[in-house]
Formats: sequence, C-alpha cells, structure tokens
Amino acid sequence: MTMPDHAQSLLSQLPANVLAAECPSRQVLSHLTSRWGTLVMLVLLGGTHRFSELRRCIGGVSERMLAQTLQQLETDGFVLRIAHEVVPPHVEYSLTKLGQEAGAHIAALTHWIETALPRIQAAKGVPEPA
Amino acid sequence: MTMPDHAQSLLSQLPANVLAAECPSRQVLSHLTSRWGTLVMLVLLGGTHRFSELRRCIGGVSERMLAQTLQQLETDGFVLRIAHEVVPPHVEYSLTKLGQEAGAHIAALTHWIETALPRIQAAKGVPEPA
DNA sequence: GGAAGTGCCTACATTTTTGTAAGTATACCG
DNA sequence: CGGTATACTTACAAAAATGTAGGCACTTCC
Repeated sequence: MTMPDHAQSLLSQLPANVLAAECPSRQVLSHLTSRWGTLVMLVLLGGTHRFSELRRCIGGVSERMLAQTLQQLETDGFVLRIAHEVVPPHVEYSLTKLGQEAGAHIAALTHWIETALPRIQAAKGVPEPA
Repeated sequence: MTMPDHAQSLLSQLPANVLAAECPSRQVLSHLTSRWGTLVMLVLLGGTHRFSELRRCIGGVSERMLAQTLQQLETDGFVLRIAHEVVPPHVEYSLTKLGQEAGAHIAALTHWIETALPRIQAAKGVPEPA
C-alpha cells in the first residue's frame, strides 16, 4: 500500500493534487493560506483598498510583510495593483476575478471560525467523537 | 479613519474577528492553514487513518512535523486521536464533528485551487481586471 | 518651517519553523 | 537472528519567516 483509496479519488480527474509534494498547487495554497495572505484576501473581498488602509485594518502586519504578501498574491493573479503616477504615491489594490473566487472560499472558512470559536474553545481538551 | 466600512461589517455580530491581532481566532486559523495542517485535514476528511498512512500520503511531511501538526489539531478539537494500547503501537486519527465542518471549507478551497490551477498559471504576469 | 502622510525598498538582527538523525520497546517474518 | 514496521520524542542544525529602522521624494496641514 502506497496510498489510501480516498486519496486516489482526490486525484481523479483533477489537473492538480495538493497531496503531491512537487505539485504547483501547493505553492498557490501556501500563498493564500499564509499568515497575512488570508487576511489580505479577506479585506480586499470587501473592495478596493490602498496600501496604508490595508496596513491599518489588518492588525499586526508590518509594512514589509504586507508589501511582500501583496506581491505574491499579485504574481499569482489574485490581486490587481493599480498605481497612480502621482506624488505622494497613490496605489490601489483589488481582487481579480480569480481572486474573488478564491477569496470567497477563504471568507467561508474564516467566517466559520469566527462563529464557531465558542464551540472550538469549549471543545479544547474535551475529547469529542465525530 | 481607522477602519474601512466593510471591516466594520465583518465585526458585526460575530463572536470573533480575525483582523484583530489578539483575537484567538487567529491562532485557530493559523493551525488550520498551516503548511501541513491543511493537508492533514484534507486526508482525514476522507476517513480515519493511522500515523504512518498519513505520513505516506502527504508528500513531503517529516514525522516530526506530522506529529506536531496532529497535536495542534487535536488540542484545537478538530482531530480525535485513539491509541490502542498494543505493541507495536497502533493509533488512529479521525476528525471530530468540528473538524469535519472546518475540513469541508478547507476541501472547498483546495479543490477550487486544484481545478483552477490552469487558469491561475495562465494568469501569471498577465494583468487581469476583476 | 516642521511634522506627518504616502508606498514602498533594503540591510541587518532576531525569531520561528523545519529538517535530520537517532533512540525506544516490541513483535513479526524469513 | 537480522531486518522491518509502529508511533513517537528529543537534541541539534539549517533554513525560512518576520521584525526594526532608515531612506526616498515629495505634498499638505498647522
């Protein structure tokens, strides 16, 4: 045995398989689920925002990390960056169509966590069957 | 201005807010979206598995990381660990009810990535509007 | 005129994460 | 009897992520 049945079923017709170490989907996943990536997607799902706005509403991000995260999401094709050539700089970030689709799933997960948090904290340490 | 409107709306009635740095939901999110956490949830969504099975079907995990990840998910109440007191050891991992709910969202995201991968790769570098 | 705001980047230091290898107790297989 | 498998843990080392501080080229506000 090298792989359980359901893993095979996951492979089925899909063009990618996250369970495989070398699959490019792994990297996309890691960008979307990175510490700040998830939160950026979440905020941008609410509409276009400037760099400093993002920085302010995402508690705890440093400028460095925010910039890095935005670049990753941009090169992945999830975020659209529009820079107005003025000074002081004015840059707007928004989600692409792809970004909105991904963002919807991220929002679903985070929203679930936010509402389920009481249950999660109650379950801590208390062994619970499925 | 300290926070955009939609961020306020996210706060609404929810018992938690991921955008706040100190919110406990942040940690839960980070466990579920950690490098291996996501994949473990995904596999366990397919049913009960032993440690070594998980290790084999999740490409690239080390024993150390798998053990650590499972422990985190267990203390968060997502994973149920059942150890049969025999030698050699026999341990089974499965998802709790909470874990299944969270896992469903994770599966939706990863499944989307797997199917959208061609589009994502095509979009790389090509600026695309929403 | 001085301070604050804008959207970054870069160098450097620190922290965190992750990998590697070895050890454990025992049973089963040939 | 030697090798393999099980489910881990621990110590040590290497790699990656992250934070901090400073700079830039201006403009607007007080």
